[in-house]
Amino acid sequence: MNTTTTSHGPVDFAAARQRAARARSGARDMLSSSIPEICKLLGFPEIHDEQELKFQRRRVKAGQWVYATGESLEAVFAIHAGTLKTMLIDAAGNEQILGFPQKGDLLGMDGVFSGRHASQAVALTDCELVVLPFHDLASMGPATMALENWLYRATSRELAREHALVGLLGTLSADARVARFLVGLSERFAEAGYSPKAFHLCMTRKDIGSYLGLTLETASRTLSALHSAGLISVDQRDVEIKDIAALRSLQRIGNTEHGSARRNVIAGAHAKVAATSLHATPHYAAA
Amino acid sequence: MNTTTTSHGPVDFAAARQRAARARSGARDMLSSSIPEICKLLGFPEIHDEQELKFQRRRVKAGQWVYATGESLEAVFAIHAGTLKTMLIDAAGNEQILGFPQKGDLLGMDGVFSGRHASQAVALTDCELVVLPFHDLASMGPATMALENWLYRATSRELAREHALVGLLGTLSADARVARFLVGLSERFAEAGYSPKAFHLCMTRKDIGSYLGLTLETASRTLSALHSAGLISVDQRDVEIKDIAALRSLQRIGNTEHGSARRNVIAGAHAKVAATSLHATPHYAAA
DNA sequence: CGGAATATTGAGGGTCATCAAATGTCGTGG
DNA sequence: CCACGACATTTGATGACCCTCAATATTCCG
Repeated sequence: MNTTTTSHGPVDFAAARQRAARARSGARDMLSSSIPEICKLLGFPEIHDEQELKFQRRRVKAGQWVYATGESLEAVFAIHAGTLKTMLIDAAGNEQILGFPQKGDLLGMDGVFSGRHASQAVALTDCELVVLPFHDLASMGPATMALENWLYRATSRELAREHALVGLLGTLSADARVARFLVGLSERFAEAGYSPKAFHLCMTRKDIGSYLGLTLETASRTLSALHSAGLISVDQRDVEIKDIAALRSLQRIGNTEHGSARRNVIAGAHAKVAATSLHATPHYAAA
Repeated sequence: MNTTTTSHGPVDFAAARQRAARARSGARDMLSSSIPEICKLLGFPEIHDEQELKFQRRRVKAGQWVYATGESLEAVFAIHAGTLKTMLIDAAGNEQILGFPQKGDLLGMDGVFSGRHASQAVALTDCELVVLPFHDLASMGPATMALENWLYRATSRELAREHALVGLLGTLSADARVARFLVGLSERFAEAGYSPKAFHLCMTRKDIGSYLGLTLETASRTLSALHSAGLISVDQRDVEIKDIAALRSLQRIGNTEHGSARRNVIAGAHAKVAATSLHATPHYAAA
């Protein structure tokens, strides 16, 4: 069923992972971060720190949680390496994935108001987090006060991002959601200095589905469909993006469009696969 | 009650500035708020203000907008009276409603990071907003610095609320979404000192649908279904809640449950209407 | 009164959830 | 090393739920 996984673009995922591992271990001794380093990591303007304060790092192994809902908020975290997932767990035990924060993201700000964590954070890969003790920050000096201010501003950025997610869940079709997910991931990897074309999904289909408001089956099916359409190549969790432009055009097509409009997008962008467009539904052959 | 309908005329900035000028010059009408008043309004701990600073208010008529996406962020707003809607507008002109902020809510914090408004805010009723000039706040004195800090913390609260909305859109059935919407509205009205049992919807079915990730027809149908089921009474925009317990139980039933499970909830809570449960789909008669 | 916006209700079809089964992957222990 | 079980993924069949299109009713306002 699947076309050959990595035949077209010679992408060596194993090698990529090894490089990533070396990069991580190379930073093994850097168990603290200065304020300028943190600013660079989080995308803030540089703050000069005369005291040259250092913040500790915390390592979290894949599968471990960083904090759980309701826990007293002792600190927030700047992600220095690795990928996490944040989620809500309702009374029935159902998970709702809120996001997959990565390097350069801020973790835990949603609990600042109440003083207790409002969500749950679990490491999907081994992670390295910079611990920012929220209570003490304002009292440590002028540089930390400025940092605190920027942490707050970053919360505003998170809020804007969350708005985008709401828009995504509210109006887009399954194909558009998955396309947006992939494009977003690609951009995030590019920002973090990794390849935007080929990467490893460190989350399960279930997680992807929950994040996008879909079932795991639909997430899987849609990835397969994008594969057959030639826009991406998927083998388990390894993804290679083959046609980012087509993915981008898919992002905006909501399910409020006329029935098969979004199939036309695929067919138009990739005429060669028009006969078997998304989801192998050859209702018609686009001439 | 009131709600002069949304006549989406262009904003009269000149008039707004005139009103603001009046507020500055003469404090004889109730057009300003002290810091302790603002704290009480927003649910913050009281801040003592030796300078007894006053912040001007701004009146916005139903249908006018407060700010639009991309505008430079001059101030944020604390809602003193009235109801607004905040929304995103995508490239195709489609609206995505983000929320219906009311008395006690904070407006505009999503633009703080970038310095430009990330969304759009429109008054649904005549509103009275306290203008909090964000740039100058830190420099006006110790009390305003404390206030700024709490404004930031409130952003964290908004973030947590947004998370809840994501959960809502991701997994719940149309019935559950509308039920949650009504319960939330009821609680908000109770907090604001109004009746939690009977209230007026100041937004259209289209707005409700957009907010909940549904079409306006589905929103209308679901309200009608809740009416026939006896959980509420609806007449156009006037709503009376008749069985808040049943509504609460509906909130948690996602569309991931077995096909007709949520109908059982209705039937169970209101046996008398079991034969014609929600959406008049009498597939079976609950024993 | 009449036109525009809003709301209700109906019919029909598409998308995606559900149920089900097979395959692939990985860690553990025989 | 391979067998085994737990889990993740893929794929198929079915139909419920909700979106789309359409017509009508109601309200609001000039």
